[in-house]
Amino acid sequence: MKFFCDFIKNDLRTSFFVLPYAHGKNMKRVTVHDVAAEAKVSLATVDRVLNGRPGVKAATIERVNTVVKKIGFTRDWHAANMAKRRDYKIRFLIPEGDNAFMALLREEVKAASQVEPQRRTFVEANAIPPFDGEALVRELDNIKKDEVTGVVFVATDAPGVKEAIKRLAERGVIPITLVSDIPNSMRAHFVGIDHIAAGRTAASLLGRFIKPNKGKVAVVAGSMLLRDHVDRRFGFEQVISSEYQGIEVLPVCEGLDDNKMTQLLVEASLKTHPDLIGIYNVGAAKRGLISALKAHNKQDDVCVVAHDLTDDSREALRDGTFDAVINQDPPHQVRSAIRLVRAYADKSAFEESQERIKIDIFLRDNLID
Amino acid sequence: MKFFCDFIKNDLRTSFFVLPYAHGKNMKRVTVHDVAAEAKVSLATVDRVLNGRPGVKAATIERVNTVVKKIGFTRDWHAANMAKRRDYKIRFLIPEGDNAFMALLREEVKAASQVEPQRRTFVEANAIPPFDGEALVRELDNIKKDEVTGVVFVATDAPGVKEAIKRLAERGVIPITLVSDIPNSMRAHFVGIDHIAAGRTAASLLGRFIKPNKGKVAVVAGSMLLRDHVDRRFGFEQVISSEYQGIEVLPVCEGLDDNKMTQLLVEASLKTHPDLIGIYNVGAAKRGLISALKAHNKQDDVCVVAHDLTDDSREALRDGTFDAVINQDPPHQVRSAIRLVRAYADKSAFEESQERIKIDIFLRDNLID
DNA sequence: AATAAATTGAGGTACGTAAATCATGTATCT
DNA sequence: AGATACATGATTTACGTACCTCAATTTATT
Repeated sequence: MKFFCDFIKNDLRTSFFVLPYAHGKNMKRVTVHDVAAEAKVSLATVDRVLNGRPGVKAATIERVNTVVKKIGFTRDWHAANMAKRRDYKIRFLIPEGDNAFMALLREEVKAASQVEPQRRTFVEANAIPPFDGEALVRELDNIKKDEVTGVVFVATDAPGVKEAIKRLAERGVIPITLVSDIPNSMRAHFVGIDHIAAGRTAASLLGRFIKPNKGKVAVVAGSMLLRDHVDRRFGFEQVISSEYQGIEVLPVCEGLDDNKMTQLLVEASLKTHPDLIGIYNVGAAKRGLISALKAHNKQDDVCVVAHDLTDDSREALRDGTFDAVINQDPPHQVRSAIRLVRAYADKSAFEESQERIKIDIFLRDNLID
Repeated sequence: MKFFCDFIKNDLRTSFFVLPYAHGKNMKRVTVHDVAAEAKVSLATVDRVLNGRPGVKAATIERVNTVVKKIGFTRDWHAANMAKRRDYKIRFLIPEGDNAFMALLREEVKAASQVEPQRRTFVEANAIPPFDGEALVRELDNIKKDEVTGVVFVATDAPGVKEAIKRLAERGVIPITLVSDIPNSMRAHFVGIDHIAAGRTAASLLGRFIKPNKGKVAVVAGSMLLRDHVDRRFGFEQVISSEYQGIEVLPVCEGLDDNKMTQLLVEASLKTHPDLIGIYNVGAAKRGLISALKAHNKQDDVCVVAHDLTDDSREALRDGTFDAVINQDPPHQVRSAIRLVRAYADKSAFEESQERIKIDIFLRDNLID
């Protein structure tokens, strides 16, 4: 016994250890033909079993399924879709305007629309007016099932939207919310981060980065009508109030995604509170914020945590104006949404871990370009 | 003029604005047939042009290519591979042993081996002895072109490895390094993070998290024979010495990925330096580190930044023993390596941004499970 | 003009799966 | 025994592309 084990071990060390799931040297596609042959049934029967068509004895179904598992058959996803003449039509609805983050999303959708046809997927985008629930409802109601497989949209949490989503889902179109969600709606999936957790993360960073442990922190947001901004602020407040009692959070400045307005608000805040030691930038209008800080030469004294990696925030991280940026990877979100529409359309499984959007933290040191 | 503009604007607002790259309602696959018809040539000629076969006039090539661009033809990647009878065989070489991070990689490769056949890709894994350059060289030399399209391996930087990679590449197999790279070698691509930047990131976090700005910091590594550990320490040292002069970095403790040994080393360090305020855990053996900290009840006093999100480090983040964990997403790395082998095999382009592995920072607040 | 060479077209087969038709087999019920 | 339902097999077409052969046409060369 001992000898035997030693022999094996030795052999493993000198040659190599093949993990149990290795295919070995005869890697070859396992097809329906192989299944048919192994199960001693015809192709037609295999097809009936695989596609849940009637007219097969329970015992035969069982046998085919066993063989499928045994020889490791996986349906060739693409060949199947080709035969089915199936393709996927995906419509993105992205707010227009000069919000830099939304611009990144638009760019990604555009890139996807050029690559995805290779996977029998057609991606198009419509711009919708921002902060406009009615427009969104109109858009959603406009969509017909045979034109679109799934709709991916940045949800504005306005009255009527939830109902429009319901109508959409009932028409057989797959609704997927992007970046900001409508909980308890009929959307099939939400692609985005947990904004409360993001706010908590911001608070932890700011709380630990700030040196004296005592002082005032300003919160600069786009609009408290946006659910994600509200959520972020909520998470932020949670952590600050429970763990950093020395820090006083000032009332929110709402800059409405406008750089000029934001700049004025921040400058006013800097004047009123010379002891300001931190800023949490919940939403867009980073340029206004940066201008205000630089105008008062406060880049180094005030610790800033912001959201979304854009050209401006990247630059601000590099030159030390921002201390940390929390990001939600736009390319990843777009790709994830597309994969999810396909998965929901096929009622097939998807890789949970791949579709969970991470709350990315960027410092000057781990920046990517 | 003014009227015209106003009219347009108004229309956009009431209905919706279709971005220029939208496909509209007639989303349909553009095939070689469409190209042939539009260019008024036969399918055979289109095929000759697309696949660079000889026997076509320059003018005709030009015409076909123009039409391809005009009507936006994209080759159906999968149908093409099917017709070509092409498939991809990918071998991963992952160090064996109980390093938790490597275990995660192995798991991901296993998962991939089950899903990838759908994309005509066969993934297998061999375990190789860790820290063993000779074994790696043997493995690499063992690989034949017709058995394997590409090899993805965690590179040990030992003598002879660079040459083995060269031989491999010359045999027509695509070498891809994973997690730790061999720069200036013939590997087609490196999938992993910039470890120097990761070290810098760790230093920035530790430097800003530490309260008094003054004190000793220990560096706990696996082995200074591992290039990635050396790089991380280098980056760490860089930032600490230039920006946090109050912090004294103690000589590296090499725990050789062994929990017991690491625990003893850390305990010794805690005894020798009661004023220890921080630990940078460059490599594995997190369990040993955690045990040592808890044994001396130093979880809360010592600020710890570690690498790699595993069950242990996740738990340590949750209970406050660790303050930050720097991660390199294993599932993403495995998927990226697979996509890259395919891209290099086809000499086709890939999405840079998707293949760049990020240096992920996790705090208690942005943990994912 | 005659010949050779280059270019283009027409058509077929293959890849792996879906979906349909039609034929054959087998058990069940009257 | 005959009718009926069910189970299965055999065969075909289609999807979009690659690649092959053979014929037909155009162009260049002598």
